[in-house]
Amino acid sequence: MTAAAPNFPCQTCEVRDQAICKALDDAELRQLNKISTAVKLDAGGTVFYEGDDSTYLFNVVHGSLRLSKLLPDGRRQMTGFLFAGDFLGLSIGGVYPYTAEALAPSELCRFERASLTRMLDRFPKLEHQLLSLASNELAQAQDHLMVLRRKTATERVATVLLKLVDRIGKKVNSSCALDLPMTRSDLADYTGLTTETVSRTLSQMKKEGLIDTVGVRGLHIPRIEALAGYSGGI
Amino acid sequence: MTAAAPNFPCQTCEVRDQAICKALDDAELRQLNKISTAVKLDAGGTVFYEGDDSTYLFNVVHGSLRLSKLLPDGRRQMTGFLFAGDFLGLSIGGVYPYTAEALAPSELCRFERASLTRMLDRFPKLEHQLLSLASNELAQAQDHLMVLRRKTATERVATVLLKLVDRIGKKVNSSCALDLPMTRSDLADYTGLTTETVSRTLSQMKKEGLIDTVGVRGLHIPRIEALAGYSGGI
DNA sequence: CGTAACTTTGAGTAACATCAAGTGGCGTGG
DNA sequence: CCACGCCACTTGATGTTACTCAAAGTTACG
Repeated sequence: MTAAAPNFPCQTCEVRDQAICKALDDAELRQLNKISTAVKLDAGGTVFYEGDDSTYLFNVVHGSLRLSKLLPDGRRQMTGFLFAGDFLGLSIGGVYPYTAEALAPSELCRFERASLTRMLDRFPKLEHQLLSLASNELAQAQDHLMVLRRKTATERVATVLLKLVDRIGKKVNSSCALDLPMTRSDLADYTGLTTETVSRTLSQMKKEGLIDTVGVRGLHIPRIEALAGYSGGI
Repeated sequence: MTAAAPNFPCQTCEVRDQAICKALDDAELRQLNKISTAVKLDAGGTVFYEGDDSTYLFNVVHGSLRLSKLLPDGRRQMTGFLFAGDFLGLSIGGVYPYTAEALAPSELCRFERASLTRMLDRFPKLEHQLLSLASNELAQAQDHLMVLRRKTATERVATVLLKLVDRIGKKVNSSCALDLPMTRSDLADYTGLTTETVSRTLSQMKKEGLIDTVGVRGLHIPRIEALAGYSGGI
């Protein structure tokens, strides 16, 4: 937070080496810094709604978000969870294709679309980076398709747990501690199941010794490979 | 196929104004032409397999493709159908994330990845175009998520039919003729149903006067809005 | 400490899958 | 030209998974 001289906020950012910024050197980062604004959100806060004009793009600096879409009749499908380092806001036809909300208190780095577009012209590396991010997001969405339709309830829950372990788990050898930032209902909307089925599935996994619960949000996975054996691959 | 002078193949391409090429003017297109190769495929032919090194990128000039992924145990999920003007080959980690096969005799325009990347550096417009294509593909994948998990069998089938009408239907006012390039089994893999359920659903729709069949592959939809009413939105 | 939101558990059911015939179209070879 | 066989498709009977509805148990928080 030192104001003057050669230092500037982006330089000390905790996701400096994960987010799109990693494509840039310090001098370039300084330029990017000028067009970015820090945004803080409480748990449950909305970043933007599906259908809003996509005026801004964001980087997740800290915390966790959920992305979801609604059918006209109110049915909800989550399309993803986002954590530190993730990018969001790519749009189609100028509007956001999903709603983004904070699951926990979060901090985002906000760019005005127009300004960022100008940056893209100046730093092609940044556009390359964005393209590869988009490709990645696409691959994730397609993997998720598999989860949603070609897997049983147990496989779906195992799959999402493994994904969360990767992003926010604290691994020790092959065991892992996990602090879920989302509700059972979020997990249900993500896996395409109901809260009841998610709950039943977790209970069953607990009974079989695949997982241990610590309160409602805490999770301990004694042997990750064992859980992976139930995930049906991918 | 005139070799010399101001003419060149790309100029007369049937998808000149739909594919990524539309970002380029004639002079630039001439450059792109130099790195592109025409590829013809028979029905059932494979463009590439999931996991192959992604050496090439493609534009669909003519025909129809199906994209699919496999789970380790052999379960298959289609991630999309592609038609004239569509782009394919964006990869993650250097390998194709899905298998692409021709449903009908098709013609593709092939670019070597390395050459295309060099073109991207020279024509930023092209990279913009690619990014927006990727965003689009992403949005489609996310829409498909909704179809797969939050919809009933009837809604799923109605949704895919409407999508096909948009891409390859011959509309006359609010009625439409459709020549399906894919089998029931492809539709099943795409909607996450079984062939039997797809077949039953189509029979039911026929009984209710929502559709008419002309042989097995031919379809006539007397009132598109009526079908749309069964699609559950999106 | 009480209320509201979330979670778990149970019983019954609906929707779709699975298994099993049977039909129809099309190309091949006699 | 017809018979045969193959493949895709259709239809029916049965089975299973996860949903729905209902209620009780927990947790978070004012």
